[in-house]
Amino acid sequence: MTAVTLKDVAERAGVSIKTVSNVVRNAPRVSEATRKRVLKAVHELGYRPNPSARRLRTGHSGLIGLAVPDLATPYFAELAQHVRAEAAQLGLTVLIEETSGDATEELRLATGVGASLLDGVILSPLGVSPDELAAVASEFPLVLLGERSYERDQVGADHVLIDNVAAAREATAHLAGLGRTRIAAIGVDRQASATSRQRLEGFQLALHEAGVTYDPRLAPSIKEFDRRNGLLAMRALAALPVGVRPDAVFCFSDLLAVGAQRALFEAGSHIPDDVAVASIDGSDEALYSTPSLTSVVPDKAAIASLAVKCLAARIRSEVPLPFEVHTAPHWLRARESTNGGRQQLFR
Amino acid sequence: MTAVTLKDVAERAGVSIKTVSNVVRNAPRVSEATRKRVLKAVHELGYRPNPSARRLRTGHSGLIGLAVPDLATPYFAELAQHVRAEAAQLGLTVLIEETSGDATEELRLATGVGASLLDGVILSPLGVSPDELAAVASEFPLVLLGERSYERDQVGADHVLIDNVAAAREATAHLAGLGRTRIAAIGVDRQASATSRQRLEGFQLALHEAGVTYDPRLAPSIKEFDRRNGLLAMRALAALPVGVRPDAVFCFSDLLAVGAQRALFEAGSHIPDDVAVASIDGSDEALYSTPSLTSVVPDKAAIASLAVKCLAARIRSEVPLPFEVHTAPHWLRARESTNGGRQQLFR
DNA sequence: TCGATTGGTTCCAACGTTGTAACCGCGAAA
DNA sequence: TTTCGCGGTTACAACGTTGGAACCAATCGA
Repeated sequence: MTAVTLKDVAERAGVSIKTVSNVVRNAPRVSEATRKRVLKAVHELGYRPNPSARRLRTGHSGLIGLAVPDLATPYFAELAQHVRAEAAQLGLTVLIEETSGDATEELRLATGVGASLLDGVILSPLGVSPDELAAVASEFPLVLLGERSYERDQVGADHVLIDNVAAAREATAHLAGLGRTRIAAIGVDRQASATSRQRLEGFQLALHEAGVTYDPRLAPSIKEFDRRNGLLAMRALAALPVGVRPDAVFCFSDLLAVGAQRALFEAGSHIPDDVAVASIDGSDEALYSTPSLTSVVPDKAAIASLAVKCLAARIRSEVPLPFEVHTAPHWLRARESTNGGRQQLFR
Repeated sequence: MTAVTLKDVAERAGVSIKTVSNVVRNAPRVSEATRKRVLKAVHELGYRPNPSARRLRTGHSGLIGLAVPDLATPYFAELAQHVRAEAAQLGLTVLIEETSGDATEELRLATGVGASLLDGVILSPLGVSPDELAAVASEFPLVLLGERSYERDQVGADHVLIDNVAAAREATAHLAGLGRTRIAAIGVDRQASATSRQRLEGFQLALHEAGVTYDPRLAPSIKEFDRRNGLLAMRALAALPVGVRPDAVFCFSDLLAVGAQRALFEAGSHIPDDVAVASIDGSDEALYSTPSLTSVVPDKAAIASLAVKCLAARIRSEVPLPFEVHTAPHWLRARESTNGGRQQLFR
């Protein structure tokens, strides 16, 4: 309540307000003697700059936003941690927001809270169209994660992503490599998000390469990328007649896979003997699941690093920078849900 | 960048800046005609109030902070969602911060970012002492979740919590009710956090009531409430000689239990026949785990609701309010990890 | 008719900060 | 001696907003 201001510090140190401001901002042209005196007063009074005033005056607050659809999704929670760590290194504070995948909320964040409180936003869009976001990105620092549904020459914002097609292809190829021929896909979503379509593409590509024909019955539509949808989808797949029923399933996210594993457990099916399971996300939850889940692990640290650095550069820059697309690496981690057995996680 | 200000709207509507301000704030004493004209201009220009300026002038920003130790912990992620939902109903925006359980970071959040950017903070402390927080709470709206290590008459801040002793007691009693006599506890932490001590107390209480003597060898110390610590602790417990080895384990968090389940899976033990497992948190991860995990479910919606309402009241109030302690309900959900069997999660 | 009241609007100052320009010594160059 | 440059400091204005007081009709009661 009783906030300490520059004025209080100035009085105590016996200098002008502006000199104190110069000291706290590490501006040049301050004698060593005054600097010491001022810092002493700052410390004694416990002065902390007021971000609102600073932002109002300079247009910069040192705050960036991270907006993800759902924090309870391990992938996003883990990503958030990496983003925080990366931002801290650049002296930036991250404020995390949750959009629930709602288009209005996503736009509000970018234009509303974002534009006048935050210096920039890293957004993982789900509901909002690229066009709308491009309009925002042209006048506010915005880096998009993942979703990129348009062509390379039409980029309207910075992007950081993994090669979704390749990732899905590797996971599916791994399943096919086990000799499985009836491979299902869980994660085709109703709204046909970019991520979902790209992963389906990689899935189909791998099937084709393995000489397996794509059976639409084995690629049911889901509503959300959560455990429940994975469970229900797998339950439906397991109820298919023998001959159609899958012997492997590629899930478009770890949560879907966890749900699928649960459905198989309930049905008394053995993983991977009856059905092998693979997914994408590489979350800790997948690692500890029983059996541990084969998953494509995106380099979250790299994604976070690229996104934060890209955003910071755009914030710093006076002139409009060309939009960039960064691709982060990923690895397939084959575990018990495809290899079988029981491994000790640590040593 | 080209932010629309009150001035722009005023010019367009042909009124003074202050009148526009009155309209957007829903202040009285504005004729219906002007109000309409102004709102039209607001809409046409896409005006959005500048939170920094507003905060600077009024001291209120409509923003509250939620600071939790670790977002990748399902319990906190789910709690965050409830807090967001509750705050939205009161017209408040929630900014989520992660403290990593670091005392300095926790204090920084409450006094630093908090005091000059946010109207108030809901904090789930882990590393910082109640005394330090009480000092902050006396001059800045602060609601604490969970931790309350001092006596009822010494409360120095608002608190929202569940009855940890009772919750631990119920879970342990449930295990004892299965006829288990060698019941272990995983979650006694090195720093002896309040939560950990209260749950240990409830655990011992239930043992006593069941006529089982407490064996310190079955209550190993851990460093963090994560999956890895649960795995390592359970692995060590399972390696104890026959006769000492536990036939049940109560974990102080779902993540610990997930780790413990993994250890039992690796060791080839059957849950619950060989070892029954129960925990506290009631996260979705526990529900979907195989076998599904018996857990004490705190009413997260109630916790969030109480915390947000309490904080909002303190923010609104001009005069210092007496500190309150709210207790939210909890329920034991017995599932496969103690009851055995295979149940279908939905219908 | 006049003063008082009321509804509606405007003017002014201030929140805490920083950019710009101005100021003031002092030593060096002319 | 004067002038210039420069390190170090200060005064002032402004960012967008809102609280308070002032202002200006118009209506009302006496």
